[in-house]
Amino acid sequence: MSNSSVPARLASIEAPEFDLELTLRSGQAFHWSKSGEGYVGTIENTPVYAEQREAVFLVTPGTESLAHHYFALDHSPAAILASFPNDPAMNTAIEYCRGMRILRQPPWECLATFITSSMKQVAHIRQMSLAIRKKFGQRVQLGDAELFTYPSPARLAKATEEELRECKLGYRAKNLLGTARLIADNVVNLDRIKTMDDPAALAELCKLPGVGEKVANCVMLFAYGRLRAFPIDVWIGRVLREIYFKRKRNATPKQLRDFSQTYFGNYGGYAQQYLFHHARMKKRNEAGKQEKHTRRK
DNA sequence: CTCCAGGTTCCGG
DNA sequence: CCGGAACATGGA
Repeated sequence: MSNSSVPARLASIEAPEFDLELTLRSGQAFHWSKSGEGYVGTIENTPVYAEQREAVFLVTPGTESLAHHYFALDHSPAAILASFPNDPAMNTAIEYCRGMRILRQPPWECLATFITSSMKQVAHIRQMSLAIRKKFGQRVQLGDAELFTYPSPARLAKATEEELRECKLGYRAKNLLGTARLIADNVVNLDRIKTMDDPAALAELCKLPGVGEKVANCVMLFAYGRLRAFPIDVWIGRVLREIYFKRKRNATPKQLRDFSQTYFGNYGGYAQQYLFHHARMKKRNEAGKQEKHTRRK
C-alpha cells in the first residue's frame, strides 16, 4: 500500500546539475505533492511522478519529453551562473540554490495561479490552487493517487465569482474570473504572446485584470522562459533595498526596476529567483531558532 | 489580538 | 512618477 502512486517502472532522464526538490519548493509552481521518495503533480493534463536519486532523474514512462521541457533541463546552469554579477549577496544565494531551474509552466495555469498570489503567503497560494483544481479541474489517476488538472480558461469563465470565492480567493476571485473571460473570448491570446518580444508580451499580459507588473513578470519568467524577466515582490524589494541600495534611503519602484534590469544581466530572472529563495530560507531558519528559544521553558 | 503575506488599482500630489 | 488606501484571508 505504501508509495503505490509510484509506477512499477520509471524512465530516467539526463539531468545534470538539477535539484528536483529545490526546484519544486522554490515558489514557482504550487501544486506538487510529496509522494514516497518523489513528487506527484500534473504537467498540462498529464499526471506525472518524478523522483531524483542522486544524479538520476526518474519520471513516469512516456512523460520524458514533457518533463524535460517543464523542468527546463535544456537550460545551461554553467552559462547562467557565469552571467551573474559577482557580489557577496549573489554568491551566497548561489550556494543555496545550486540545481534550481526556472520551470517552463503552461502559461494559463501559471498566470491564473499568480493572479491569486497577491498579498498571500506561499502556503495560501497552494491551498487556493488545489481548491480550484479540485472544484473545477479534471480528476486524473496516478496509481492510487488522485490528482486534478488546472481548469481551462473556458471552464473558469463560466464559473461564478461566488464559486471562486468558495476557493478562498477573496477579492482575487473577480480578477481571475475577468481574466478567464478575456482569454476564453480570445481578447487576449496566450499563444500569440509567445511570438511577441519582451516589452510587448509584458504589456499584453498587463491588459488582464489582476495582472500588474509583478504578476506579468512571473508569467514571463515561469511560463514563457523570458529569463531576463525580474519580478519585484516584497521579498526582492527588501533584498534590493538592503543589499544594493544600502546607502540610498527610500529607493523608488522605478529605481529598483531600472537597477534590476541593468545589473543582473541576461539571466536576471534566475538571479531574482535565487535571491528570492535564499531570502525566504534565511528568514525561515531565523524563525526556527526563535521558536526553539521561546519554546524552551 | 496584531502583523503581514511572491499586488493591483485608483486617486490626489 | 510617487505615496496612500482599499481589497479578503489565514498563518505566525
